[in-house]
Amino acid sequence: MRGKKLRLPIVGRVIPIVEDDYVVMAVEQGGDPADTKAQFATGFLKVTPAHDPNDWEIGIRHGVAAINVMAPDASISDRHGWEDVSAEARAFVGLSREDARTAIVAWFKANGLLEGVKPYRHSVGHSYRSHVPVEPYLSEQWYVRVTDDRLRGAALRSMNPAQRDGGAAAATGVAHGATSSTAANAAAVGDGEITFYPPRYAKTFQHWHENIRDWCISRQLWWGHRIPVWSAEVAANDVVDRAAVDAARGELVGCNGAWRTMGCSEAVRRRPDGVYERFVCVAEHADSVAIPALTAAGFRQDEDVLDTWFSSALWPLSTLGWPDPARFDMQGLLEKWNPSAVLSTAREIITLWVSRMVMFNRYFLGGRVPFKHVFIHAMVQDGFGQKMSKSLGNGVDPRDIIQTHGADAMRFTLVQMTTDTQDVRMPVDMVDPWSGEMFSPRTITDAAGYTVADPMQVSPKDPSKKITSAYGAATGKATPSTDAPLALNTSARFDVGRNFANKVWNATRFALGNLTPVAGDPSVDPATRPLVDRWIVARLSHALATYERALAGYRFNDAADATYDFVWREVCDWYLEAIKPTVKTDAAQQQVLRTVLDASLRLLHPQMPFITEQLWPAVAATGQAGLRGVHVPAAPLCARAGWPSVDASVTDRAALATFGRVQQLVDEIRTLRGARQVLPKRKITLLAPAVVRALVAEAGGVIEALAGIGEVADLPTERPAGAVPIAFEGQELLLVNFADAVDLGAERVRLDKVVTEKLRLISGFEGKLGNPGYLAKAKPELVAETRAMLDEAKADLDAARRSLDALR
RNA sequence: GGGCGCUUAGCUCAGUGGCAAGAGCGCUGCUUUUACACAGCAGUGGUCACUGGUUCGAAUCCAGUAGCGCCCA
Repeated sequence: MRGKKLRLPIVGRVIPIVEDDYVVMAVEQGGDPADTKAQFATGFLKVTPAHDPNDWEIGIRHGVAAINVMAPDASISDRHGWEDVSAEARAFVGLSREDARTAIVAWFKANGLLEGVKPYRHSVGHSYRSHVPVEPYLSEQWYVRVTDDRLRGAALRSMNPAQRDGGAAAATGVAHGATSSTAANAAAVGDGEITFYPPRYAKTFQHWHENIRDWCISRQLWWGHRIPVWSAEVAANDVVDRAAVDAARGELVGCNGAWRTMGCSEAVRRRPDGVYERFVCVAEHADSVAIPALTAAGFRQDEDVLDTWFSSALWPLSTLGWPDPARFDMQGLLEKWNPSAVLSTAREIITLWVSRMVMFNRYFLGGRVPFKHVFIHAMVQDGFGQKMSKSLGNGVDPRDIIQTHGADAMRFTLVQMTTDTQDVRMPVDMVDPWSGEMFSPRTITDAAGYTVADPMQVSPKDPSKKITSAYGAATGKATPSTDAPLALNTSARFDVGRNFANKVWNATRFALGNLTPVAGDPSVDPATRPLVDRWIVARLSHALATYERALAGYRFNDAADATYDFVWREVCDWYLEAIKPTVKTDAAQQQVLRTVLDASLRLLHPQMPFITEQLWPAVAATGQAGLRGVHVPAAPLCARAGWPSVDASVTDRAALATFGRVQQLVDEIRTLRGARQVLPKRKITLLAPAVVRALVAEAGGVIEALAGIGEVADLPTERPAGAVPIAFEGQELLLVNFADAVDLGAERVRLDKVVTEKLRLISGFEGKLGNPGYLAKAKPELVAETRAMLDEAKADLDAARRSLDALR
């Protein structure tokens, strides 16, 4: 059939048969049996290049004419490109496209040409607003030639070289503002200045620009910036350079006419019908003059508006007064805030908005980039990994979270849960309007396959009471009423932040109760303080460093964890508990506490602005915080308080190591107390060798306070009756007055477990050290560490065995 | 079809070559000890999706497989 033609029914037009890979062959013709299309394919396809994008491509490949048979209202029309209307086809002109399709089938049937109709599932694009199927339609649109090097090239050159082409530095993170200015060829303004966080998103940016196509900016919408192009048909003899225009075969040709002198751009083209058309793009500053003149001359403005991303791309410029800052009284803003430091946005925005801002900013501002860093944040999904949406009722409203958990709780939780490796799930709970309690809703699967809350829920407290879910209300499947009130959505995930806020509040309250209001003495030297004070200062320094490192890499969850761990785990759990016996009478310790508290509020403030600001004046009223080497200058507001700084010299490594031993000993004793359910108020006696007693003494009462020790004494030669042994640093310690009656059987079981565990460890370490490859290739300090751990495990094993023997 | 991720405790997530894999929630036990029960102390809980490879050593690096998600076409 190659090269043959056929007559198209109804229309009567003779059309060519072409061959194209797009056509799916039937299975019997060699089509893929796994392809459902191949199962009913015929190997033939009628194409309409003017009304289908795939057909359009086929038309281009084979030179098939695109004949438009529709009016802009999508009715069948003979006035928009379809000229050879046959008598038979005339009956269809004027019908709606739906009616026309039905009528065509009816015509085929009536003429005995219809072989069959088969059902076929496929997907058709629908308008997101009106929900009608989208009808591809040939029309003229304005484009931006983004493939021009001044746009696409400039965007690619703006990338940090370490992140381009998957640069090796991208994997390890990139220093701020690295511009590789050492390159021999002097880089142009803005080149290499944009860095992505996390670095992998640079690839998205690069890939997009390398494959970018010219950008259609015409949109047939009501809202938006109207395209500032005016046009009118002109007489042939009004076209100055007619030869060039004719040669351009319908393309626009720029020209220097009267409009150009007003500052507008001007172009002419010759339409396929031979008529000349003049286009004038009106410059913003020429509005008042050009537009009345154009109107008077019979020009009409394009009906379309700009793509929303075209308008958005102007954001870094127009918000700062561009193109005429003086006119908007915005002088200097562009110079001060463009480029800005960081743009925070979502993944899909990289191509839609980031790209366009970069191209426009560089184009209009002599190469300047609009921002230096692009931070791509995670997205929050519901508990089933679905996007939160209003229509599914599976979203949470920040205002509801503020009501159920508080603003600081919401903020902190979001910061802490939003990591840079993946999107996060937030199981959505509901608030029972009857009881105020939070509960997990019963779910159903909707028609589209989404997991959603059952429209009608029942109160977890009283199953006779009904509740309308957000999904029910959003879909109209249930209507909130006094009998079935609407439940707010929330999430138990925010409990973390609420509990933390509560902790911060109460810890501060406690500290305030222990601080005697004085002037405050920032000259107190931490080095002169007891172990626990030196330790908490070192930990403050560590928390600050962790926080700063996290922030520099836009890892906000790490920053949140740093404050959470420092404030809760270290300040509250250890420091406040440890100083309870001493702080009231120790002015210098109060100064340490005052400083730790003050610095904690500064750390917390970006994550919990309200509660910290509320606490700030109360803390400030206790006196000037600060220590020698720990700087927290006074400030009237927490929001304006400087970031704390700790001199490196203040970090006492010995204190960190010693306090680590203290914690280990306390943990050992506490574990045993917990296992034997020894009441907190019961004070026990610790019998220990000199080295352990020295540690207890150095800790300055901390071990006694935290482990419930009443007395510490030397190990007697004779083991006291009822003494319970523990192993610590390879030594055997004894706890006396531990319980009224010691269950020897339980102690043996416990010690047997210790022996088993130590044997397991020892075999692991010995296995490592018995491996010649490990000894030869692992770092020497690592090998030494393994040896030390082996020795300690062996000593612990011996101590546990001695204890076991003593119990027999 | 192309690209980028993800799969670790019941749940939500950390952990990019080296101790015995962590946190929060949940669960279990004890404690209402004058900051906090939205708490404290202790405990239980994991063949790090699967298969192979590299390495003295792999949750971590490489290849493949399976499943899930997003972006682009």
